[in-house]
Amino acid sequence: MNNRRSSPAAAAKQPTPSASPWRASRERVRDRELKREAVIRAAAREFNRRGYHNTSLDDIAARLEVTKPTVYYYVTSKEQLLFECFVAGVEQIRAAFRDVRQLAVPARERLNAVLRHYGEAVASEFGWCMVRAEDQDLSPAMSRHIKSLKSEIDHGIRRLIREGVQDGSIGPCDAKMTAFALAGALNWIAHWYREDQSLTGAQIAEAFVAIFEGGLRPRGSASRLSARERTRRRARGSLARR
Amino acid sequence: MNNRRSSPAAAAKQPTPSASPWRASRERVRDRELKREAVIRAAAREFNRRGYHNTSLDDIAARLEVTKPTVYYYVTSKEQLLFECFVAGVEQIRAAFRDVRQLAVPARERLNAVLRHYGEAVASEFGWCMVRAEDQDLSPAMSRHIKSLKSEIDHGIRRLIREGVQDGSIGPCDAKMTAFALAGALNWIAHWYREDQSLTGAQIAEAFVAIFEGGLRPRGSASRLSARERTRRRARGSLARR
DNA sequence: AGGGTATTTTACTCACGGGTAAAGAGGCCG
DNA sequence: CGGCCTCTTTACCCGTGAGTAAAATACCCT
Repeated sequence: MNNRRSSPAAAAKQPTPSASPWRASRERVRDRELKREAVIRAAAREFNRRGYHNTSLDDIAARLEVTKPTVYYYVTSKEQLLFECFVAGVEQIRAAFRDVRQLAVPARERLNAVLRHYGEAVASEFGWCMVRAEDQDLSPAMSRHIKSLKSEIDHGIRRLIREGVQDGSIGPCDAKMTAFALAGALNWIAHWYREDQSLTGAQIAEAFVAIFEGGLRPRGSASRLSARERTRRRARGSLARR
Repeated sequence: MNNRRSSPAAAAKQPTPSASPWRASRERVRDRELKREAVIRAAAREFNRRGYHNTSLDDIAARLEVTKPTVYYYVTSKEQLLFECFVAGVEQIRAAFRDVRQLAVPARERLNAVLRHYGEAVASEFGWCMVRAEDQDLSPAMSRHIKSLKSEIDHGIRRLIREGVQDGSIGPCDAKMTAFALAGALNWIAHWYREDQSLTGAQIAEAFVAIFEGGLRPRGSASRLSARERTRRRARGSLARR
């Protein structure tokens, strides 16, 4: 019961012993911020593991080896905690859009870069909060805020698609539907990534992009098998029935 | 307070007045089943609207204009309610797999047929329960059951993809990743369909299949614009900056 | 050294909602 | 008619978990 502190935050406290008198208070502020972030990350991880409603603030506090009111010292409500996790995840994606805006490459490549970061974000600890959290769990105000952020990203993707179609790097397609399909495939990572971490988020995004770009229909080499051959292989449960 | 019954179930009661003495009890059983289904559908709709945890059994009961214990007369727990909704949704997809097994067409077309039904199922009232319900909300036994059903579907899709690659109707690809991408895109429908019902589930699936099949890279006509042209259009935030 | 501030704890409150016991209401059948 | 089975209600119980008040501790600065 009394294996208290002696832990990370305390250890990282005296960087320069002989510092200005103001140093301490600055350290203090920085410390507070770090702790606040730790709270949010812990919440994200716990939400990710057990879902929002199955995670109590006591759980989160326990995970940090503190008590519930300590958590409330850093955030005002559980709802806000979820909100912050959401924003943390989304921010990664928004950053990707900003970065990519500089690049002087065809829109398809800019899109790919965004999607790679998107995949990383969804596979991150904040992925669950971004993707699986229900807006019904938040106050109308926060819910609206989140919806607008999501919408911003959606429209960002659509725009890149449209630009790609215009500059010829993407074949003609319905931007809205294509954006939904892309985002869906990537968002879904948050549902299965916990179970299967054999690839990083970026690698998964890469693989998905390859699938989307190439398309499933056999390319160029006009379908190695003839149409006749194709149907012969079937015609009533033949191979691979196991 | 007493605008009670006089409603659908009661109305549909005397089909053939002059029936066998046993008829009544059979009617009774049928009635009970209908009511049970109504309970499950109501639950699905409510879960869909407000999420599992934000829906109380009182809500569901109220929606049916009965009281909570009545609901408990038909199901044993809230958990079971969620489970049944899930199964109801998944069953549609399993049926699609069964149907399609008969068809003597290339695997790609069988896959498409499955995906169309898949999209319908996800856009149905049970879509939310299938896709967004968290297995942490269920007992380990039910959770395992659900996981196995999900896995069955996943592997069904993978198999169709592999068969497609073999019979040449699908270009070479990683079956697992492709299945994830397809399922993800379709599952995601459950997240946005509520807001935008301009298309049916089947139409969305159709559109997605077209995107996946064709691929985003410009086809055949070797990219209408030259590579030079492509980059010229960019090179620092030109058009469509709004 | 000691007042003051920042942080964390102990010890609560309280509403909500899942679940149940037991009493009615509505027939069906003898 | 009167007992019996089916279905529904009223009236509860009780655990859980969000959120808080107020005391305690740690830490800084003069």
